[in-house]
Amino acid sequence: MAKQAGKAPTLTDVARVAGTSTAVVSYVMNNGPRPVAAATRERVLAAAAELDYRPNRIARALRSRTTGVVGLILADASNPYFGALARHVEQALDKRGKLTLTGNAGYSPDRQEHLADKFLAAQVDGLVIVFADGGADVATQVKRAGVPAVYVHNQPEDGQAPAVTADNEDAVQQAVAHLRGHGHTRIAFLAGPRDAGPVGRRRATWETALAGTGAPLLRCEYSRAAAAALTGQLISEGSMPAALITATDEQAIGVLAAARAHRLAVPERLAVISLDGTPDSAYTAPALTVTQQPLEAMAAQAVDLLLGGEAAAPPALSAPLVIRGSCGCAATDS
Amino acid sequence: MAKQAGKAPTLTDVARVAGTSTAVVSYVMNNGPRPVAAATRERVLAAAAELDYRPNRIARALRSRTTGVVGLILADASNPYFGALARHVEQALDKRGKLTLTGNAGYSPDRQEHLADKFLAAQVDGLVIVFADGGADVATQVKRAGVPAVYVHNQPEDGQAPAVTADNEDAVQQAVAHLRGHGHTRIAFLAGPRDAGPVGRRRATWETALAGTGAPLLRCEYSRAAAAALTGQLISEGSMPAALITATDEQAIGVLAAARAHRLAVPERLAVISLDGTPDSAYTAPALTVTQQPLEAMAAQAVDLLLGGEAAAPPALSAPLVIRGSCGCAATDS
DNA sequence: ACTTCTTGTCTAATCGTTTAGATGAGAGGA
DNA sequence: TCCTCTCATCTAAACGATTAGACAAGAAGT
Repeated sequence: MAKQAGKAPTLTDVARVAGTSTAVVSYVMNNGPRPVAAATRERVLAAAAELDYRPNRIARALRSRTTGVVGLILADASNPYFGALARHVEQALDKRGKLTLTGNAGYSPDRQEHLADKFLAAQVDGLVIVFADGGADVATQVKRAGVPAVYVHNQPEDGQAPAVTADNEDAVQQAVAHLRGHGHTRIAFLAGPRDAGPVGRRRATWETALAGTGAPLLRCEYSRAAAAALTGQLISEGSMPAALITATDEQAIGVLAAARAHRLAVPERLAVISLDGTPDSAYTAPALTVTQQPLEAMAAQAVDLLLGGEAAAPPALSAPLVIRGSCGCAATDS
Repeated sequence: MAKQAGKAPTLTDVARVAGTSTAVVSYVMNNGPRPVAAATRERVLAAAAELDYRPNRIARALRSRTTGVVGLILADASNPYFGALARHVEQALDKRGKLTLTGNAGYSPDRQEHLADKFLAAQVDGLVIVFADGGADVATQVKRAGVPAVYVHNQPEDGQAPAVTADNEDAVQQAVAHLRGHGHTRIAFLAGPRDAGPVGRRRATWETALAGTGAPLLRCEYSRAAAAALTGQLISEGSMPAALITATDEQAIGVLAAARAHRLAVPERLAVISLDGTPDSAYTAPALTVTQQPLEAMAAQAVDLLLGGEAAAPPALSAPLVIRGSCGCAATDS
C-alpha cells in the first residue's frame, strides 16, 4: 500500500495523484474555508490514503501562525505534586489536539525566564505556568509577547492573568477546624520561604483563624530535607508545637521523618495535616490526613481557560479533607 | 530602545536597517556557511539588537528540516522515578539548546503509539523513550520514520536501538548478597506484570542467583496499591517470604504499607530491598535500603547518545547499594 | 436572451528562513 | 595590460502549507 521509499509525501503530491490543485486538497484536509464537491473530496481522500500523507505541521505553522504546541513551565517534575499536575495538563492538552513543551525551572527565576524565552521563540500557542513562588518578571515578559497564559497553583503579583487554584481558604479552615476538634488550640503552620498569590493566602487564612493563640508560623523550603532539618531542630529545642499544618506534602513527609527519628509519636504528640494530598500522602507512616487538591480538575480547568470554549461556569475546585492517621483519628491504614 | 508596536521583526527588517541583503544577516546569525566582513557583521548585530530581533524557529525549521525539538515519551510523570528522569532529560537537552516535547503514555501501548505519531508529525529531531514495559510496535514505527531514538530504562525486544540502563545485574547481585549477609536464603522477587529488556534481566539475574532455593517469584503492576494488595493477601495466607527484593520503589512502598497494616515488622520479619532508589525511598518507615539508580547520569548519557558527540567511552552506570533500615541493618534514620 | 448568483476549482502570493549560484571589486601573476 | 583568484555580497529559489482573488459553468431571476 503505502509508499516507503524517498521523502515524505507533500500536499503537492496528493494534488497530483488526485488530479486537483493543492488548494482543494487543503480545503479537504481541514474542511477548509471553501466547500469541495463530494466526488472530488473522495478522490483527494483516496489519494491521501494511498500515499499515507501526513500534513507537515511546520509548514502549516509558518503559514497559519499557530503551532498547536503549548508550553508548560513548572518548578520540578520530580516533585510528585508537580509531576502529577504535569501529567494531567499534558493529557488535557492532548485531548484538545495540542502538544506539550515541558520545562523544569527549578525554583530559579533565571531559569523561569530562560524557559519562557525559549517557549515564546518556539511560537507556542499558549503557556501553562506552575510556579511554587514568584514569577513576576516572567508574567510581564509573557504578557508583552501577547501569548495567552494561565497560572496554576500560583498567581503572579500583578494579578492580571487568569489563575487556577483550589479553594485554599476553605482547605485551611477545614484543617484548622478538624485539629480543633481533636482539642488543639495552638496550631502551627509550616509555610514556604516566601509567600505570594494563592499559596500565600493559605498562610493568611491560617493567620486570621488562629489570631491571638500564639501559634507559631514556621517557614522552610518546599523540600523534605529542609522540613526534616527544621523539625529536628525544634524538637531538640523542645519548642515543637503539638499540632501542625504544612503547606505541602513534601514538607509533611520531612516532618514525619524527623519526628520518627526523634521518637516523637505522631499523632499522639504531634498532629499533622498537609494541604496537598499527593498520592504519596497515603503511604507515609502514619498515613497523612490531607486536604486533597483536585489536580485533574485543576488541569482541565486551566486548559479550558487557556484554549477558550467550554467556559461553562468553572466548577468550584474544593479540596476535600481526607482523614487518615496523622491527625489523631483512628488510623484507617490499609 | 526596542520597538514595541506591531509584529515581531523579521530577517528582512534587520537587513533593511543594516543596509544588507537577508543572506548576510542569515550568515551572521548562524556564523553562516559563508564569511562576512567584520564591519558588516557589526552593523548587522547592531541592527538586530536595536530591533530586538529573534529568529523565527518555525521558518528555520521549515527550511532546514531540523526543529531543535526532541520528544520524550514516558509512562507516567507522577511516578517520581519517571518524573525525576524526565527532569534530568529535559535539563540535559536544554543544555544542548533543544526543547523537550513531553508525553505521558500511561502503561498503554495505544497511547505510546499515539504519542510517537504526534511527535513524528511534529518533526522532532529525536526521541527519548522511557517505558516500563513493551513498546515493540513503537520501536518499529519510529525506526521506519528514520528518526533517531534512544531508549532509557528499557529496550524494545528487537534490541537494535541504543538503550541506556543502569547495571541491573550488578544491582540485583548486590541486593541478593546483602540479604544473604543478613542470613536470608529464601529471597523472593517482586517483578512487574511482564518483563522484557533490561528490566526483565533483573528478574533473570535473580533467578540464576537464587536457583534451587525455592524462593517465589511474585508479580504485580508497578503501583503501590497493587503491591499492597498482593502483600496483604500473602500475609493473610501466611505465605509471605521473609526477604524480598522489589523491582521498583513504588512496589516497595506498597509492600511496606501493607506490612504495617498487618503488623508485620520490617525488617525483623520482612526484609526489603528495592531496586530504584528514588528520593521517596529515603522517607519511608523504615527507610528503604535500595540500589540507587544514577538517574542524572542516565539522562545525560541518553542525550549524548541521541545527539552524538561526547562519545567518550560511556561511563558505566552502576547502581550503588544505599543501606538504610529496611534490610535489617541498624536503621540510620535521619 | 441577458444579467446575477452560486458553486467548484485553479492560480499564485505569502509566511520567514536558508543557501546555491551570479556578480563585482580588488589583489596578484603573467 | 589582461587574466585569474579571492572575498564579500546580492538575487532568488526553495521548504510545504494556507487562502484571497480570478474564473468557468450552470441555475435562477427578470
